[in-house]
Amino acid sequence: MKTDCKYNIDCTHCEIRSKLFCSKLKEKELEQLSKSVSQLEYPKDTEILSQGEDITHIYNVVNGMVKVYQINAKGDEQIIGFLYPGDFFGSHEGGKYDFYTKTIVPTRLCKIPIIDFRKYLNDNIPIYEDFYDAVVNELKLARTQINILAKKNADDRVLDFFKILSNKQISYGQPSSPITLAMSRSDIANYLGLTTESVSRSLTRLKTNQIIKARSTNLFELNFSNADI
Amino acid sequence: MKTDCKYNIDCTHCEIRSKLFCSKLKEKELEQLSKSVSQLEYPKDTEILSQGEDITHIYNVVNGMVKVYQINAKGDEQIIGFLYPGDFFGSHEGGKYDFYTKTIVPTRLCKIPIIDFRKYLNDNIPIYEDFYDAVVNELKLARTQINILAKKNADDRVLDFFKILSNKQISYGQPSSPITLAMSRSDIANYLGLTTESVSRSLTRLKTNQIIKARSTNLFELNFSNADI
DNA sequence: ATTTTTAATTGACCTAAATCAATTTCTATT
DNA sequence: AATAGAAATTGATTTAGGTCAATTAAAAAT
Repeated sequence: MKTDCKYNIDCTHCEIRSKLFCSKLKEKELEQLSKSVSQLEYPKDTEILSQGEDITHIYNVVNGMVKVYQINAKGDEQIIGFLYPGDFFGSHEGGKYDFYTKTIVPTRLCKIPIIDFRKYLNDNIPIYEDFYDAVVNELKLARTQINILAKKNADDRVLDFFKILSNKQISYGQPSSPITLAMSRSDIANYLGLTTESVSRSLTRLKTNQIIKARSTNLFELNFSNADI
Repeated sequence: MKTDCKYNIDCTHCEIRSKLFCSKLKEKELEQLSKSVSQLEYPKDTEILSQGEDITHIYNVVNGMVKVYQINAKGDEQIIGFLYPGDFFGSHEGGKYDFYTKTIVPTRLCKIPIIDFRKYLNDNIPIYEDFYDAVVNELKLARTQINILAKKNADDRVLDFFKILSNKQISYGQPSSPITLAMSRSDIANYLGLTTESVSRSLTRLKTNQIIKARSTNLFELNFSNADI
């Protein structure tokens, strides 16, 4: 199996620069940042950071996908989000990471030492505000998940999940449909508070009722508007 | 019924000053703030602010209790939190409120115009950081709720709810037990993604199994440690 | 204090999702 | 291309929680 692969990176030519943080830095600061930043290739199912660990780095997803999860008192995994290219993770949690992250497909991450990161944060109120906004956005996503989980109907939860992914795709410049399910059925089930079997049955029902159409196992066309989410 | 009742307040002698924001202001700033701040008494079931409205004020709960909720696409209320004395609400949501708030018992609120509030925020990095931490804390609470809602067992959800309230009581200087349920069964059910009937039945089961003991309808002793939440 | 109204509990029944098990389909590896 | 392993789907059954209805308890109003 392919192992981790480290690259030194020129931040001034980064493909995901537009999303957050780096886009707010001046050209000169960006050049400086390049020296402390590296990009790494991680295979599928690699744990990137763990809940309770001291924060040492923050990460940007360059490509691939990462799941964010916590372990509850019973010892079970609870997924609280999926991260797409351009998403960042690892900061704004006080001194310790507050969750686990794991790649769910081969993933390239940009890794910034927290020390260098904070340096820019302190000098740069707009960046600080950006990160404030980023937390507020996470809060919104968390509340979206709450609204889904409180639903008593499996089909509604699955449909809402499609809507979330559809909107994510839009915000990353992709079309709203078809939807690519990069995550496994069991990860979807976990996120939605269901079992894999229930997710599978929901998908079958939604296909039967012509609400979605499967192009392949992980690619679905949506026959509804995702305006209302 | 009793109507709203406005008081002008001397912030330097405020009973909840310790919690957030005001505690970070200097004595002189606090005196100045007093001029623009008022405290108001609201009867039970008063809507304080609505999702989508422009932010005009932020609020501190002085006494009583407030529920925070959103309205989902289907038009149903989804409760995302209960606010205790010392809790604040109304800011860090961009330009618009992102939820509804309503008193669930007679409640006194401290009302600060957002303009005055921002003035202190801009001059005062520690306050800014405090509010950053406040959002991070809200995020934690939201994720706690996610972990509860993903549970497939009603008793577990109700027990976790007791644990949350127990911890809240501790953080407000009250004993961890007995627990006062200021909110209705239907609000609890909504928060937990259950029906009132299921909450009621859970409570009965937990009483039968000696896990909790009812002193009255809304006062419960806990026969378990709330260490693990 | 008595009545009226509202909230909470209990009961009977039903349904949707969990569980357990068996296939089928997909993916990876040789 | 063939095989082995993993993931997804489907089937049969059980069960927990939803739904609807009735009762009891608590709170509010007269």
